[in-house]
Amino acid sequence: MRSTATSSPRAASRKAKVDSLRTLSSRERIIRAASDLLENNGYHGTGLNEIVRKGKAPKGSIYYHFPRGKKQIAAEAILFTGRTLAEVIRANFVKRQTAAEAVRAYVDGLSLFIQASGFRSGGPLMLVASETATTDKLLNQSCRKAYALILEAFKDKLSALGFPAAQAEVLAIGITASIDGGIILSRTYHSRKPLRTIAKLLDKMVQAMDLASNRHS
Amino acid sequence: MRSTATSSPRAASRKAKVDSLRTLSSRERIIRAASDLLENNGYHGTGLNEIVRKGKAPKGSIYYHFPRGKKQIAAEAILFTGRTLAEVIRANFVKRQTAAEAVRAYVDGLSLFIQASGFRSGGPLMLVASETATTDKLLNQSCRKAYALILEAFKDKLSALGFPAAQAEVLAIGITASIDGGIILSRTYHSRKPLRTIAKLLDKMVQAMDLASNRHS
DNA sequence: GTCTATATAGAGATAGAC
DNA sequence: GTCTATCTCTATATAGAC
Repeated sequence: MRSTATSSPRAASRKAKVDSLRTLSSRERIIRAASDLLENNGYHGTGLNEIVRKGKAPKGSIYYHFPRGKKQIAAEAILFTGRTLAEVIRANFVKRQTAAEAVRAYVDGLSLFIQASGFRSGGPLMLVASETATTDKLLNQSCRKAYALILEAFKDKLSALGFPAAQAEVLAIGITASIDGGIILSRTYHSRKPLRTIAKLLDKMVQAMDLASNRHS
Repeated sequence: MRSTATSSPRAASRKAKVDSLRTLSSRERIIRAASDLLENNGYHGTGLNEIVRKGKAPKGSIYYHFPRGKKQIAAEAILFTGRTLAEVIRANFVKRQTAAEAVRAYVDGLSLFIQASGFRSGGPLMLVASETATTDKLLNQSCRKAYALILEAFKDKLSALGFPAAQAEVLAIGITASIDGGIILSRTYHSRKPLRTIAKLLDKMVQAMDLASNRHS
C-alpha cells in the first residue's frame, strides 16, 4: 500500500515540521514556525509573538538565539524553506520515469497541499521575496539563495534526464515561475483549478521540449 | 515618432498616475497612491500615513472618503489596479499581428518597467491577493474581481485571434501565472532575465498552440 | 536559556472643531 | 472636506533578574 502519488511529498515535509516541535531545540522550533507563518502571511504580516506561540517556544529565548531579531529569524527561516523545498522537488523526480511526469505529479501534489491548508499556505518564498526585494539586503540575499536551491533542484534533475544545460535552466525558471503564479491564483480563488491548469500546461511544455531536443535511449 | 514598442504601455499608465496627482480629487489620489504602494509593499507593508503622503492628500480626509478605513482603500485600489492593467493588456494586443507577438511584447515591456522602478514595482496584485486570500473577505473578493478582469482581457484577445474558448482560457491562466512568477524572480534577483526567459517561453507556447489548433486565414 | 517588565515607536481609528 | 488631538492596540526591542 502506498499513499496517493500526488499528496505524499509535501505532506511528509509538513508532518516532519509538526513532529519536530517536541524533539527539536526551541531555536529550531522558532525557525520552523517562522517558515510556516512567513509562507502564509508574509514578512510584515508575521509577528514575533505569533512565531513563539506557534513554535511553542519561550518568548524570552528569542533574542538569546537570534540577537538580530526578526530579520535574522526570517532569514534563517527562508533558507530552511528553500532547503526543504529543494529536497521535496528532488525526491519527486526520483520516483518518476519522465520529466513531464515528475513535474506534473509535483504540481498536482502541491495543489492538494494548498487545498488541505484551506488555501492559507502555498508559495513558501514569494511573499517574503517580493516584500523585501529592495528593502532589506539580508533577506533579499536569503531569498536569492533559497530560490537558487529550488531552481538548481529542477535544473539538476532535468539535466540528469537528458535535457541540455541551457534548456534545463530555462525550463527550471519556467516551471518555478508558473507554479508560483498558479499558487497565487489558487489561493485567491480558493480552488485547485488554476494550479491544475498549470500542471497540464507544464506537462505539455516539458514533453514538447523533451521530444524536440532529446534522443531517447 | 512613437515610443519604443516594448516600454510604452505600462509607462503610459504610470505617467497617468503621476499627472493625476494634481488634477484629480484627493479621493482619487489616495486610491492611486495606494495602488502603487500596495504593489510595492503589500497590504501589511503599507501604512495610511504613507498613502496620504504619496498621494499628497490631506490625512484628515481619509475617514471622510473611506469610512471603513484601510480595508476600503485597499479594496478600491485593487479594483483600480485590475481595471488599469486589463486596459494595458488589451491595448497591447491592438498593435500586434499575432498572439505570440503581443504576449512577448507585453512581457518584455513589463520587464523594462520593473527594471525602471529599481525592481521595487511589479506584480500589482499578487502581494495583496496572497496576503488576504483567507484573512479578509472584502479584499479577497476585490482581488478575485481584479484577476478576473486580467484573465478576461487575455482570453478575449486570444479568442478574437482565433483560439477556441477553452484554449484561450487555459492560455490566459498560463500567461498570467507565469508572468506573476517571473516578476517575483526578477524582483528577487534585480534582473530582467527571469522575466525575459518567461517571455520567450510564452512566445513558444502560444505559437505552438496557435499552430496546433487554428486555421490561419 | 528563559522570565518579566518596560522602553519606544508606529499602526489604525475616532471625536469634535473649523 | 479637512485639521488636530487623542485613544487604543500592537509591534519590535532591551534590561536585568533568575
